[in-house]
Amino acid sequence: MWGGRFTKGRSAIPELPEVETIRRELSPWLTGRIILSANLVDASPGPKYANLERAVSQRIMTVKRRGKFLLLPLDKGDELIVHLGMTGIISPTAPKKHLRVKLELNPGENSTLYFQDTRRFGRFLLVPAGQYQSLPTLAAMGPEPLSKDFNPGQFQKALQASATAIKTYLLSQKPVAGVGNIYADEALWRSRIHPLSPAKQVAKRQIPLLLNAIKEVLTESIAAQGTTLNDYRTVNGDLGSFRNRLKVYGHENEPCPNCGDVIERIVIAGRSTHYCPRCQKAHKEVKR
DNA sequence: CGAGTGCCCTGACAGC
DNA sequence: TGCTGTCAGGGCACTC
Repeated sequence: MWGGRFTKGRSAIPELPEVETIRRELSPWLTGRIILSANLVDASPGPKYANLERAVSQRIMTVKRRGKFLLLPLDKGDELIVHLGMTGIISPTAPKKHLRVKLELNPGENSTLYFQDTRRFGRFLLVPAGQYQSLPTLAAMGPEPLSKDFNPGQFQKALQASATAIKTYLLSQKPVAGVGNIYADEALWRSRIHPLSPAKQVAKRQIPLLLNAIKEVLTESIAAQGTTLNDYRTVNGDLGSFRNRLKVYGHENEPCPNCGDVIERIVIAGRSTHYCPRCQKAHKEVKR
């Protein structure tokens, strides 16, 4: 099961569906296991790798997820937090390079956990359970996108709180958890909202459309993710079904699947942003 | 304190 | 072929 699935390069960016898939696989492996040792390898203690020594002799109670964070409550009051960043990989197989953390578990199947992270954007740390002050994005995170807490009333209220560009605001994780760069573009395209529209100026009738688009793209990609991972295990690379479903992301200068106009790429908040200038009119033009 | 900018980090890739 | 430069991006420190 754990063969080489996560060990090849060019893995997809870990977005919420992929983190959820990983969570589901970690759960039967790690739930109930006791951490015998926790060591940094090719990494230095700091905000991204904090307090791991406290993990020793604690039992992993469960494997949870909030947005793109993995949360592993331990039985003596601490919580192990893992964020995969761009390139983080959790595996029972030792990586050849860029190993950052090594956990020894009580004897049993796969008794070593390796955290590999090529680009060092990931995190692997311990905090007192629920104390997320050192992780401000997690502390201020909005509702889970596939939960009932993510509803039109809540979403509209959240959008009213910010004048920043809707794309930027979605990436902040504040109005809703787990929406990354790819899904933000896809959801905005589906709901015909310009990525630079100020959040508080998104038309009221479009708010439930955006909400549904977010739920749809995440649900569809969770469904496609299994396929992607299955393909991934047997074929070279991971250009699986999910990637083929993207309508605008990565399709700069190609025709919009909806209207045929040319998809444009701009940079918002330092992230590449893809949209159809015809389907996704700027707020002013919509209003006029 | 909200909003905006740049940094972290490495590998893939383009261009010469 | 091999070197150099550019790009990618989640989260956060920093600035105003």
